[in-house]
Amino acid sequence: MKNSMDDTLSGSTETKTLSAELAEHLCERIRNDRLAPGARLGTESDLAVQFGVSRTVVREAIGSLRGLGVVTGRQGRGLCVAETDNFSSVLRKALVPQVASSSGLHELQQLRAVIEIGSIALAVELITFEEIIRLQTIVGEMKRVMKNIKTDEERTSNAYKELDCLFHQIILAASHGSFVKQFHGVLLDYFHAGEFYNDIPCNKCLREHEKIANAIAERDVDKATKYLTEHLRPQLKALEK
Amino acid sequence: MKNSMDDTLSGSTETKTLSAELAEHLCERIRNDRLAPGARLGTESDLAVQFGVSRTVVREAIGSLRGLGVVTGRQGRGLCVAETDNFSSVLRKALVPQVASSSGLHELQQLRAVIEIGSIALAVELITFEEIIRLQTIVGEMKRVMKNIKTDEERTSNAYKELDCLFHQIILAASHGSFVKQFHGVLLDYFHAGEFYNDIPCNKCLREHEKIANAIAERDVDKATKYLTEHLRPQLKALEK
DNA sequence: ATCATAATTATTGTATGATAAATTTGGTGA
DNA sequence: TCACCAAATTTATCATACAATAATTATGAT
Repeated sequence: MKNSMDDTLSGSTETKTLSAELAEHLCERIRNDRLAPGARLGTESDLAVQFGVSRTVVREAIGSLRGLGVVTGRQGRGLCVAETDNFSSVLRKALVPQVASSSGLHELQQLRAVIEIGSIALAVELITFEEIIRLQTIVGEMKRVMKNIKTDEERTSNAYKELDCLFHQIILAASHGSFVKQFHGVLLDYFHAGEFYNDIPCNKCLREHEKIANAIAERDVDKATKYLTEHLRPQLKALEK
Repeated sequence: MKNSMDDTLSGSTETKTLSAELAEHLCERIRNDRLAPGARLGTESDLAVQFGVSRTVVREAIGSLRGLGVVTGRQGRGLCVAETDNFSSVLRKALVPQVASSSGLHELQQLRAVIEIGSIALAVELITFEEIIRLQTIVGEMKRVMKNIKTDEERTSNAYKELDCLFHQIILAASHGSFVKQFHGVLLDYFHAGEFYNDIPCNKCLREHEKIANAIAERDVDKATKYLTEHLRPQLKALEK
């Protein structure tokens, strides 16, 4: 416990607030000391005296880190490093300001497309027979839905979008990276909820989905990559001007 | 202003704390109302009376959102939706618990590889001549550094790692997606700082870099994708068992 | 002695009030 | 109109108190 703990937080830039500085400091400590999830961080009062600030400041810093999914604390227990679950909810919040602007939305779309294209090789390799069947079932459903497009525009469009999301999610899930999958899930969520990009149900898209599904079924990495890249081309493209 | 503002936050689950609930609520409001960065959110006192809680709770909620880069506030001004810059620092913090476990580190590596592979097509298309020159310069530097590997193991390894990061960063930068680039930057940072994966300076890696750089210089998307995928193969691979 | 239960303590969650510092706003004079 | 000063806002921090909940200890029965 001889940790030279008279850090008065006067180390670095003075511009920021005490709480922000403390949050930064605690984050660095966790990172440098390689504190694993579950590791104790002492109590709020401890930290308050250690850093020579009031408990208010400590609580604000901790609140910030709590929001970031870095620490948790329960009454009577004290503080500890948070588990790595529910990263999704953190990311979902952190992206909120991004989706306000059209350029931000485009950036997210681009990231989503990049992640899916980057995963396709692995997905083709690891995908199971069941998942292949599901992909083809979805394509079949899409065809069926497309027929009703004139009679019930609205619902058809929603159903199609739903299927579209499911299609891409299955591909990502097949790549067996829980983090990659979570990440993609959040992005797809925004993609689905917001009206920012309408992959309008059209025969062209349908054919593309079909070709992708078939390429995956044949476990042909090159073809799958090629067709997927084509399919995601409009989202991948850099922001013009 | 007829916003039916007697939200007493008693809407949903009662398990969470008031501050967490309020943070969630505010986040949703920003998202649903499409509030752009810079939009005013009123003062802490306003929110306190609106939601029927003390200013303490409001400050804690705001502190959390501030940490997530969703809102900012300055003395005398009030609160507003945050700008979308410095997303990097948010992500950097949010990933801290992830890097504590080896599985988490692997997941991050995987995500990084996925992003780079997903970006390579775009990068090849958009990369400038200057950037191509820089890539080739880096490969040349790597060759030079490799010769000293026996005389000064430690420093050689660091220099090589530095060059390796730079190499990959240039590729990402060429894809012209600021979000994608920022994202990759943070991941590469962890990749670089942590000792979790040593791309040991070896002739095999060097050749791979060279082949990638040449393929990019020739603007051959397929070859570049192929060589890059090979190069990142060990990091891309799913966690065994 | 052991185990279940009650009492106590530790710790976070919330509230209130006060002061300091930074920013905006409004006014006043040249 | 412009520069400058004063007042009002508003966040940042502090101190204190109390409630709620989890952990720890003490107690008592068997």
